[in-house]
Amino acid sequence: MKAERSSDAENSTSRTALLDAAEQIMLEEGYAAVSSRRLGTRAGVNPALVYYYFSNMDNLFIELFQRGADRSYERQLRALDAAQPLWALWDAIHDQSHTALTMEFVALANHRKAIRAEIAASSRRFRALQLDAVAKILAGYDSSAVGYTPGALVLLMSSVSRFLRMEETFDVDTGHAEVIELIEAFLREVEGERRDRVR
Amino acid sequence: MKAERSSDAENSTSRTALLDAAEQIMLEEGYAAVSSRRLGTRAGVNPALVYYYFSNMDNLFIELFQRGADRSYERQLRALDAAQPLWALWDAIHDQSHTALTMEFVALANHRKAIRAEIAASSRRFRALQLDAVAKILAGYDSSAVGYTPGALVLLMSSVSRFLRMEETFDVDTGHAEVIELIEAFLREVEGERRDRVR
DNA sequence: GTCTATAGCTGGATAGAC
DNA sequence: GTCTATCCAGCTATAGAC
Repeated sequence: MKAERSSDAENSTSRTALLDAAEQIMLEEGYAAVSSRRLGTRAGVNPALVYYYFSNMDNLFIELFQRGADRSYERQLRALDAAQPLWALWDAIHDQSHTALTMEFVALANHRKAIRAEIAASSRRFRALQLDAVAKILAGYDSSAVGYTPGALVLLMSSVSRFLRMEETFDVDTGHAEVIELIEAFLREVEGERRDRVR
Repeated sequence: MKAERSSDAENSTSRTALLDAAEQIMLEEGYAAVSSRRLGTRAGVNPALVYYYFSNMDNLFIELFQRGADRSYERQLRALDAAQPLWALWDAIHDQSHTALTMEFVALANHRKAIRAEIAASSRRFRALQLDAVAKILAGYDSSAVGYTPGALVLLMSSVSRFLRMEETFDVDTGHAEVIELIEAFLREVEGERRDRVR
């Protein structure tokens, strides 16, 4: 019996090599530099294979995005299961806001409908998971200490992480420590000092 | 005697038309769609003029970025001069986080050194202005009411604005009202109810 | 699954006429 | 300042051999 979803075609070496190459090129030179020829060269594979595996470039981008999103989703699920779930969620969000790649996808989405739809769907999925979990977590803590609504807290963590990471890209970090302290002071208040760091 | 900086060449109609066209195309189809030929068509001008006025595409992008940055800077200066400077700054930051264009530039900067340097310099300039101003403003208010450091407040406003605007692009807005309320509650605390709205 | 070959297009950039 | 013409490079996508 075959595994339901991971068919041979979906796990082939060339296919994975192409996705990996796409990720690298996007990071190094931006989405516009991702072409079938460059993918082929970087992956050590014939450029025509791009069309064999993905039909067109848009599909390749979408699969690459989903691959990353799935990994992040798993990571967040694990985080929310930790002993200090808010600390773990904060770490997960902050670690995953490696914005170079994210910004490329956002820019791509700006003018490719199919990709925009993927990112939108993925964002909602993440937000739903986070809101649901954080609401339950906060409900379990001393309500007098909790100053934020779940939605506010989740968006605060996401916004700040994303923005700081983006600025770091430009070697700008004035005030960064201060906002981080703001958030972490709150986390200490409700969950105490950070103990373990889940990966 | 000529005007020191705005020479004829810098204010010509064709030149401006090309910059306007670039902005439009970037918004509609992303930076990768900005080519000399498309610019020419959109601006109703010969494509070769791009090279006459800007030497190359990178320069055109940089000038376009600076044009926008200068406008934003002026706007922030005006804001900080308002009767309720924090409210005005918040409005200015939030209005200007029209991220489609910003995200394109960030993505562009990801792999073009000259553009990256421009954005970095511009970010530092903005941050310096904001920090300086907000520090003075907060110092003037009742210190017991002020819960944030200048750096934290400025980064909070910037991060949240940018992130929410980006999500709006994808029609995602869960929790948005809650974070906005969080920030505006603080503003009300220190500056009272928002009165005028400076443009 | 992997490759070659190629059609058809679009791009950056320059030379030089007007 | 504006335009034509042009070189050369790179791209997506497909057809078809192996």
